[in-house]
Amino acid sequence: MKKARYHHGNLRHSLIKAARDMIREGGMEAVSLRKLAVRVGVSRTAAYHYFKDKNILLCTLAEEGFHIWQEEADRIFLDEKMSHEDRYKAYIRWYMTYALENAEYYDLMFGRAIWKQNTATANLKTIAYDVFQKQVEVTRQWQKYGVLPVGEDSLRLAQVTWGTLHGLARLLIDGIYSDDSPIDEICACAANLLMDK
Amino acid sequence: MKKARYHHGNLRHSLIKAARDMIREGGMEAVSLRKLAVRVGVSRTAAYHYFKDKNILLCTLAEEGFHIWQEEADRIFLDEKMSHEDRYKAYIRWYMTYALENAEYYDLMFGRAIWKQNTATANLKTIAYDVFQKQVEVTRQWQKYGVLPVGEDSLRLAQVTWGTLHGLARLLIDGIYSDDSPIDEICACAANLLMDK
DNA sequence: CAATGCAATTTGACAGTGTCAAGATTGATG
DNA sequence: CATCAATCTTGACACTGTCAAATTGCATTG
Repeated sequence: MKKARYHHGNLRHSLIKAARDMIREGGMEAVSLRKLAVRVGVSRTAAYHYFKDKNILLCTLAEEGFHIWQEEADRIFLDEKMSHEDRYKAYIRWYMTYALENAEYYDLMFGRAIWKQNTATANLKTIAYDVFQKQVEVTRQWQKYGVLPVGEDSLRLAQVTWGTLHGLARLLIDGIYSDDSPIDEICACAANLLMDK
Repeated sequence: MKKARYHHGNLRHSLIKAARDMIREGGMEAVSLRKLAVRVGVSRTAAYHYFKDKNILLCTLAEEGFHIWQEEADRIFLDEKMSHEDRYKAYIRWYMTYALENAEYYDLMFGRAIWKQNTATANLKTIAYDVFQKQVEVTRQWQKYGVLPVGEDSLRLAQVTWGTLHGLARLLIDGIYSDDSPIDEICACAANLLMDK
């Protein structure tokens, strides 16, 4: 189907697509610019015209991930058919399953590789910040509607809530919990602890 | 001080020590067998006589980390001078500060690098399992003494508790939270949520 | 229409990395 | 003293990311 022309035509897009697949298959650390080039049918350094770095490529992918993330999360946050309490539970449930089903992507988005050495793109920082900001906002709502305890500062509460979900997701994803851990039970237990009693 | 003899004498020990330093300086991913060799003053492949893999070396170091971890944790678990509630709070506080102060080591011990592809040594698996097992046991105690809610299954409760601490630690270590996050407040908020009310 | 410019792509090269196989050195043992 | 096995080194290979310089080809001028 594809001709081996000199000008690929939509290399940038092809690279992103291939990288996406590569991440899903073998995780972020399995992404190699050279293998990527082979897969797309182009020479080793062709990608450097569209991405200054390997890091920039990864940030672009992560950015993409955050946009999808935000869409899906909003779908729950704004679902008027559910009570606030049910939305909260659904959010927890969604967070865990989404993280597990897109484990490698989750690792890319929330992993240390990008954030640790402060190598994140400005765009990436922005969208990630927005995602968390929304979390804080929704936390405030849940407090208002009696789902979450009112006594706590909203920011702290959002931080700890997120910490819990993030931690559980990581422990499951990274294989530190045994594989057969019952996610439903864990989610339920987490909800019980976090919600106002 | 050190002669450049052919037989180093205690190479294994020197390698571990150097690797330890290297981790503290630049993190796990900065550990390179070749740099390690230079630092110890030995040739590139000398380490292979003591560690079959780079992975085995890392597992050895992680193992070491877990032993220290367990000692320090026990010091709190068994401190009779504190009430059970205070022990719980102290444990949370210790967990976070220890994780932050030994961030790179924490990443090695609890990071995906070792656990994800199931590359952990049998010894490492054992000690890690023991550490978690102790967590479950102590959780049961805390339930018994009214610090943690009795309604929850001890195993689930321990999982979620650990998830929370792990998640917060990771978010802080990986630089996803802003650096100036008030750890004390976060710990307090986490304690409030997790403890029985 | 040819020439020129410019963007897209390739080739070559360098410094890293982990790891295997085969050789060199040495302290200890018979 | 000779031998041996443990210890360490050298050489080599296949990877990685990335820079600089050449090449290719499309499009827009003169």
